Amino acid sequence: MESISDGLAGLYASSPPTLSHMDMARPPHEDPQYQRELAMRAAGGDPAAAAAAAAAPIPIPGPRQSWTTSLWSTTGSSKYIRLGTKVMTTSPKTSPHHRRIRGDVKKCRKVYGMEHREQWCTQCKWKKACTRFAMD
DNA sequence: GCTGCCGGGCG
DNA sequence: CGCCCGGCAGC
Ligand SMILES: [Zn+2]
Repeated sequence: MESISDGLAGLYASSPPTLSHMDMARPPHEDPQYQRELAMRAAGGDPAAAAAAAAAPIPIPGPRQSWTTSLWSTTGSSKYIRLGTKVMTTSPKTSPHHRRIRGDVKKCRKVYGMEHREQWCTQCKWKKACTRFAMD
């Protein structure tokens, strides 16, 4: 509840002087919410807010961005190049199935609800790894 | 039981 | 390529 606001405010308030992060991870990135945000933003009204809330009772947290800090920048040792034969030490068995530990049990599905499936993130719609609440 | 996700299938 | 479900694992 306030933790988010507080955390965000604190983050912005204590924003370091020089810090730019412009790299992204591998998962796709899209924010269909922008449309929603814009739509609800355009409304700008009390009754409008209520209506918007009715349509989407979720305030929406934000896109994503967690990577604490990758410290694999220094010690830039050269990398090895692998080519030719491939490595297959382990058996050719398929993956042991799911392996992702659950961190936050609050994704588009539970947050929005089955009745608002259209509002879920694309990945969630396809029953894939959520990209909006992603928690890499 | 539900959610969340991978693997797999279809246009 | 986008779209979706079966089925499993974790809670
Ligand atoms: Zn999602």
